[in-house]
Amino acid sequence: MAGRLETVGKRRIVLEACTEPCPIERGMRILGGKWTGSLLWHLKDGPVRFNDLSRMLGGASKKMIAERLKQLEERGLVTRTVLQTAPVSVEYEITEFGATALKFLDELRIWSENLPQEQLVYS
Amino acid sequence: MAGRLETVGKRRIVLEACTEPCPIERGMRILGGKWTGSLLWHLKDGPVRFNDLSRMLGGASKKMIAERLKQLEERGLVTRTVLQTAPVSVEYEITEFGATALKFLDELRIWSENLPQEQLVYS
DNA sequence: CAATTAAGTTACAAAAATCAACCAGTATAC
DNA sequence: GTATACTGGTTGATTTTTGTAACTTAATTG
Repeated sequence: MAGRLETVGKRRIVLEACTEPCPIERGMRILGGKWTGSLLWHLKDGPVRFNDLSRMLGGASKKMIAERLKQLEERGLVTRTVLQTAPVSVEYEITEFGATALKFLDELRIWSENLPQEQLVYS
Repeated sequence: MAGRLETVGKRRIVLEACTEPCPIERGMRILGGKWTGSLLWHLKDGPVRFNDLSRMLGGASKKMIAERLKQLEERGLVTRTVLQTAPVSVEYEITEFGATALKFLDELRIWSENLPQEQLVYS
């Protein structure tokens, strides 16, 4: 899975080269986009409206939020529902499939919450 | 942790707004860079040399690999050792701290390996 | 009447990622 | 002997992503 190396004569070859994107890379391309993880995470307790997400993610622009939500919707991790209020509001909800990513996100949360002091610089 | 919302009159406010980067975002800024997860993952079984990593990650340019490794080294997830061979070779090894991220990466691997067919499009 | 809310979009600027070529010095295949 | 591959990167140009701030339309609040 991780790719094995071998030396044939003086030539080095990769035996199990990551068949293009390896599982880690493949997952990261879906969940690793900027703000993607946070968005999904903030939807874990139930539907949230666009501007509320925007408020909760303090730091992300509406543009990014809109783009990421569009992607998440396309990929079936999130659903978008227009509510007939005045003015109309839009609710985003995590799908069953989207929820399967929560376990991994929770593992990330645990890791991040236990970072040593000196790592907090990179926030 | 995920940020709570409340409506005061007609005004909506966020009670526990993500204190700037929430744990998910904080973690993603360390592990979520492109190729970062893969690099760490490929180091899980022992030290690997620069060009071998490059071969294993098929798709990432040397520039990206060099940059990501530099970052990982700065942040203490990886060590860099120059071997006095001819020509000199450089070995990268995951640190004890770096290894703490492997649990999370493994969770991602599991998730990615169980993606439904239609998700494979995004690879 | 002026301000605020809803959920975005637009145009532009800045930052990050990708690509291909190149460097040096050594060893190997032909 | 010469062309090639190997080592671990660096360089510069280009493309893609992100970020910023302003704007939209229609309705409500004070």
